[in-house]
Amino acid sequence: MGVTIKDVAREAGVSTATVSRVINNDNRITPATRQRVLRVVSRLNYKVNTIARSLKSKRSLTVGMVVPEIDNVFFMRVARGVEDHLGEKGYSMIVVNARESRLREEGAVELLLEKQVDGIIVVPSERDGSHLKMIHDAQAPVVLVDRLVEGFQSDAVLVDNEEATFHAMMDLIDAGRRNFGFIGGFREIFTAEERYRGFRRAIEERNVPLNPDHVCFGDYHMESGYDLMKRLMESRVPPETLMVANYFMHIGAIRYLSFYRHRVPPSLFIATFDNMEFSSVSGVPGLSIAQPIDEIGRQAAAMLLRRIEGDSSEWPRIQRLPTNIISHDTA
Amino acid sequence: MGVTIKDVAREAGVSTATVSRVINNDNRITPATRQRVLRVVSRLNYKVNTIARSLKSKRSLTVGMVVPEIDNVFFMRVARGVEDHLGEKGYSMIVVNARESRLREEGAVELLLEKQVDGIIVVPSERDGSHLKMIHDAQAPVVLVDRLVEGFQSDAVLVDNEEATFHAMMDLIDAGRRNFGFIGGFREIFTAEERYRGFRRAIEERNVPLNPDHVCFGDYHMESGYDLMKRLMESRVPPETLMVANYFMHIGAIRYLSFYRHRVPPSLFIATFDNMEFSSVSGVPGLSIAQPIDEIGRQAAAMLLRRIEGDSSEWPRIQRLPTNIISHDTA
DNA sequence: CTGAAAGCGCTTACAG
DNA sequence: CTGAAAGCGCTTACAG
Repeated sequence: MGVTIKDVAREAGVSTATVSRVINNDNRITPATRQRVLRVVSRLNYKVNTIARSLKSKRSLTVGMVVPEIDNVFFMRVARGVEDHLGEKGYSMIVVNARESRLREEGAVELLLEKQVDGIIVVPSERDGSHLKMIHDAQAPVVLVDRLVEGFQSDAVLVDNEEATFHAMMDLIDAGRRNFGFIGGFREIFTAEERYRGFRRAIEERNVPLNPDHVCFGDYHMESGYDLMKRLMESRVPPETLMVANYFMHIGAIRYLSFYRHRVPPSLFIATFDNMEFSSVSGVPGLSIAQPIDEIGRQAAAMLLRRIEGDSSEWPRIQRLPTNIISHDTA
Repeated sequence: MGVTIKDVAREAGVSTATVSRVINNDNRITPATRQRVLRVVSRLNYKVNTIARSLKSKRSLTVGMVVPEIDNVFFMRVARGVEDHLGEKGYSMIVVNARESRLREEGAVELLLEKQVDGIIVVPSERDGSHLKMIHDAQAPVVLVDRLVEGFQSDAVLVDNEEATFHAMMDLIDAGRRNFGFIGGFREIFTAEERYRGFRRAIEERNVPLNPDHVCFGDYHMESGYDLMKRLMESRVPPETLMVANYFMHIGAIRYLSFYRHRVPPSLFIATFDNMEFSSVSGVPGLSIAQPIDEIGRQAAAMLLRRIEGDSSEWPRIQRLPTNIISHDTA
């Protein structure tokens, strides 16, 4: 590459210390010298080497983020929120894809630690989080997002999945809806379990009948949403009020509907967790329990930066953000 | 943080040079010393500081990627391809969001350069790319993805949008389809222009009549796909064979269909660029011109690493990957 | 096969 | 206000 602080110093006839001070906006520098140095900086097109800077300052101004899937809109929306906030504060972000494996998640964290990131945001891939302890060992701040984890204490930002689902269900029940069905995620997934509990609790609270065959679990991906929707819709008495536990299973369900609309009971109503592009295109009435996705990311970033800056109050702090209900009518 | 190569050296009774050689798998080290060092490494839980390593070795083993939107599935699929390949080769990736602005793209590149990335992959936000020259100035390899740019020469990986669209159109025309419509992207967007040209060329080649009101342009986002679809479907004689120029506009179009299915001519057929989750749920017959999205990412990464490793043959190399046609029937 | 030593490009007490 | 100098944690010729 090339031009270093030394070159600038020589050209400007000052010491490297002075150049360093100028580029770091140290205020006890004569306007005159500052001008001179800056001119040379731009003439030589000098760019600071942040690697060298980090080695000295022990701060990389970089934050790591580990996600279970990198091409998942939900996680990337969170990442956008994170990046927005970090960008405002002069930090940047390394994203690593754990590909839904605890082992790769561990490798990702190790990599980030070796890269000397100042802190780590992780959306855990699996329920167990004991491997995350190495982040604490490295004394690096960490914030969990979307999911909590067993065997590992940490700050976290997420929503109250159980309460949100519970309240949506109560409203539906109290509005007179019956014949419920549930398309959930594997209960090993933290949010899937919470959402299922909310569903269940409302059913029990109001003592509403529930056909056990109408409760089924998939893997949070589109295909299983399709398959389970198919199974439910093709059962002898299909459910009429469906709670679908996440966005991707919901789009799988919509996909089924788009092919087999004639099989669908006219009274069908679909409630779903998450509200994104496709949440409203099912063509059947429904509602979405919307998470403040961007805000989750921003809050996680904000909390992490506070920890990085040394704030250690109220640890661990679990922040539950509010959801809200969006209803989808059809034309 | 803590334990450095010095601590390991002291504990193991060797020099730091030896420790360095062990952790870098230098082969001229006695198995005995190697063992001893390794034991101390794991006992002290030593982790290499890659910042220090990079400063010395002048290689960060990190690649930067600049995308126009970070929560865009298409770009993130490309990113997944990139990351997959990089991961295999021991590299990691910093993703920066240019938020569709040339200015922020420039800032992103500058940031990456300051972070001493070994190379940069950019999906350009805008048509002009003169600001990218600073990558060449910094002697860093760069690969463009998905779009070419004016005023900047570079390796690139993309598909032949014009040819792909042209051939799909020719097939449709030759299969007897008529009454065409086109929902395109702003022609300032590289791919939008190419796709429009392919459409146009087929129409002219076969001398097929085309109602100019049936050709319209939006911004590649869902909302404009919805709006344009609405406009077309509500025109006096709606088109019956539609070419939609990208995925997001297509989902906007599908959205319109899901609300106003009764307005849709029964003979409607929709061809679209890209094939992702939702490309097949329109409920009307159609086809997708599928780009090998992951492969685009992998190839871009591979080309970049080759350049990083010093291969400078056939520069600039524009690699056009093949597309293929997927047809969507309805049930 | 191993070590002493220089140096990567910065920052920052410490002096003055 | 500015500079000389040490040092961040590594790697790597150069010796031996």
